[in-house]
Amino acid sequence: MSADPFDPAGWDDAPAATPATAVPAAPPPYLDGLNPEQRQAVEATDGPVLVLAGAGTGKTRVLTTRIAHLLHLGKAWPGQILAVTFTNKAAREMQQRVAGIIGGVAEGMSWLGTFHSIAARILRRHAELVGLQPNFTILDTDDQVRLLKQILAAEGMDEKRFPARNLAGLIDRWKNRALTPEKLGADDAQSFGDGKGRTLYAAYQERLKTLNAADFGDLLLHVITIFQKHPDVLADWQRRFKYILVDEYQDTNVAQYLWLRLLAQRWRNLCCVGDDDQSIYGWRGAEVGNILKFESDFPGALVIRLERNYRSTGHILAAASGLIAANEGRLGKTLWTEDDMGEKVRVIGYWDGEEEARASADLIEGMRGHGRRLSEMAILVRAGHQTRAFEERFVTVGLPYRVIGGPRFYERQEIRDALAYFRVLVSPDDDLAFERIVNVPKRGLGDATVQQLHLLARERNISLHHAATLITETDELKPKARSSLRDLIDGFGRWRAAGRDLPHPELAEMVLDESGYTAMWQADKSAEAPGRLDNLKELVDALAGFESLAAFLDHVALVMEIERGDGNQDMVTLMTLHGAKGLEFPVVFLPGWEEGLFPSQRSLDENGLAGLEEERRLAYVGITRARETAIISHAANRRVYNQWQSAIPSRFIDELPRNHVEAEARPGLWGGTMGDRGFGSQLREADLFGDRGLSPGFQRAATAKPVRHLDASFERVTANENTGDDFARGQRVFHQKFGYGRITNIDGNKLDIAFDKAGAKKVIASFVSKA
DNA sequence: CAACTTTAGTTTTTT
DNA sequence: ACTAAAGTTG
Repeated sequence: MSADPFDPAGWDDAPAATPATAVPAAPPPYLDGLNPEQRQAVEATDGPVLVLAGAGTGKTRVLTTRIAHLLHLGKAWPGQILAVTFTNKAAREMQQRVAGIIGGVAEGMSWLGTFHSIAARILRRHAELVGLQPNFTILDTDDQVRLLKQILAAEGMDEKRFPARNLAGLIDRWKNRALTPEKLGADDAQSFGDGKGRTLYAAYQERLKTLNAADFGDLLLHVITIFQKHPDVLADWQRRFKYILVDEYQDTNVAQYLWLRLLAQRWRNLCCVGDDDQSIYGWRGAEVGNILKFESDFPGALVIRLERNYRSTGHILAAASGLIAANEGRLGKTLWTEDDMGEKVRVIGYWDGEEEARASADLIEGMRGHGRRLSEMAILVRAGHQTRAFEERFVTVGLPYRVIGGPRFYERQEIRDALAYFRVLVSPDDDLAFERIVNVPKRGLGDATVQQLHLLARERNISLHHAATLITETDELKPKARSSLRDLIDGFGRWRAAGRDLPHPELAEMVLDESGYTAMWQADKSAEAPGRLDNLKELVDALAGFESLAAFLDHVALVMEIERGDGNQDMVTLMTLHGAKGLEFPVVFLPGWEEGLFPSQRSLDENGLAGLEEERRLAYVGITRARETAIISHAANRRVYNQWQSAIPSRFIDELPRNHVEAEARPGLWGGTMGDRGFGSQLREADLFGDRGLSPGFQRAATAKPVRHLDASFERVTANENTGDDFARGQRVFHQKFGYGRITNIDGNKLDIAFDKAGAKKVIASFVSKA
């Protein structure tokens, strides 16, 4: 969160005695309008409570009201309530809503934040207990991988066979499970690089310690270690946090669960809010098990179900509920609403992905014509790349849209470079940052020079920056390298001195200018360069909101986003289903419901039934984002990696309860020939689902047809177009059987092609297409 | 050291 | 098709 980690506020204020209990005269106004279950969840202040909050049942309202209630009753001071979320966005929202209920007092909610930001604050106070200094750096994934690369190289391991990225993922998963190198089971310890898993992990942790750095996983893991080894420290924190609240509990991993359990042990006033049906982050370590076994972990826990939905109409809710019912091992909830049935969920079949995008854009325009605002509509996709077809279509028809997600501000190259400069400025011994910018912009300090620095640094056990200072005083380097290294080191000295009486935004600008970094992008004439310069400007602007560079850097490490103000324009929203969790829109488009895509084949292959169920929960999350209109679609054919693939409709479509769904298909698609595909009248439901009832196979059979049409049509198209005239020697081409190749010779409509895989062949032009 | 070529991978994403 | 990253040249 925005709390300055170096700000001692809240560090040494001993937990206050229980505040005097102010007895409220009348029932507090914030309780009005809560339904009985919500009210119960708010009023059951003491003891463990699990709130199973279905989609749209007022989960955040319960959490925030509960905090307000605790404060109102005088059960605790703001500083004695720990409220954790997963994302900064959720933390911010909660902060605001608490403030909204109780007025400015929420200022004191200093322990409302993400798991990581709160763990980081705790860790800074006890860093020395795990061999770190209080000002340790927080590494992101990028730094992590670069560090691991060095470690793998040092161990003499082949980066090809054992990619650093994989090891990073593995270590991350271990940390998610609260496993330190010593605690790794024999299997895990052996699991990477010829059984070197544990050794590499231990070496990595050693390096982190030397660098005075922690990665994201460490923030929690170190705190757990400290709590386990120092009961006095744990006791202090336990005493402080009289009430603990957890948002999105279904997303907690083992480490987070342990961390919570340790902290909650004393007062046992732990309130977890979550929805097992919305657990969609299993792939990054979330344990649905945490929510499923809450009652046994906290005996006597009160379990409250919030089942009244305030978001969606009846048909939408029923469709979603019917779908999720196919999952096993649920805690089970029955959502209901007093709202109208509304429109049925629409299921539309398209010929291909382009038609899907075109028709969806038409539907959007149509609804816009009927008074819908674009900002009321969202397209939620399974995978990021699916947005492309829609973007292309929206651009051609001039429909304003915004894509949420994608590369984030602080992950951009220029921003990370600039931050590395700041990091070296603030902590000269930050080797990773130093290495990143030592030759950016190019100063003639290549691999060879850096290797020499590494050598000296390791020999003397000093940082790269220090080594660089020393080496410029010798003649070990070539004169050119020496003088530019000298310049860089002097630069940092000068900037550090200047920083003493210059406001830090100006200092930052000075660093970027004098180091030549700004000039580098000004000289770059590629298309992205101007944008990058804008981003740098934005970065410097963002700095102004912070006390110091150090405070800013810490903020950046934990909050990887920047506030942007493009929210007020009327645009359609495009994003992934994962990104949509917690949001709602009057109109939701759910394209790409095809086997292989959704449920994702990969998920099925890697995680079997568990994977399928998580995909189904994702589908459930998707449908329940809709307030009034949900439109599911699937395409018979789609171009994937430049290859046409046919797919049958998703099994999730079969699983939707028939009574709440209205199926449509374009005529020619399911019966006639390609040529008379036209604008679609609706078909009877039976045309899509078949007349034979509920067997899942029928739909497959029905939809297998267009697949055959596809192949025929392509032969026809290619035969008409490719007479050989379009091709040139050297042209990359694609052949249905032989794959990719390059044209070596042309003889009329016969081509000689050197195929990548299949070797040299003579082929008729009509059988290949341009790649 | 920079420019060019080849090759592998290509779900979801926070902190 | 596309991208990013590694390998190969001049």
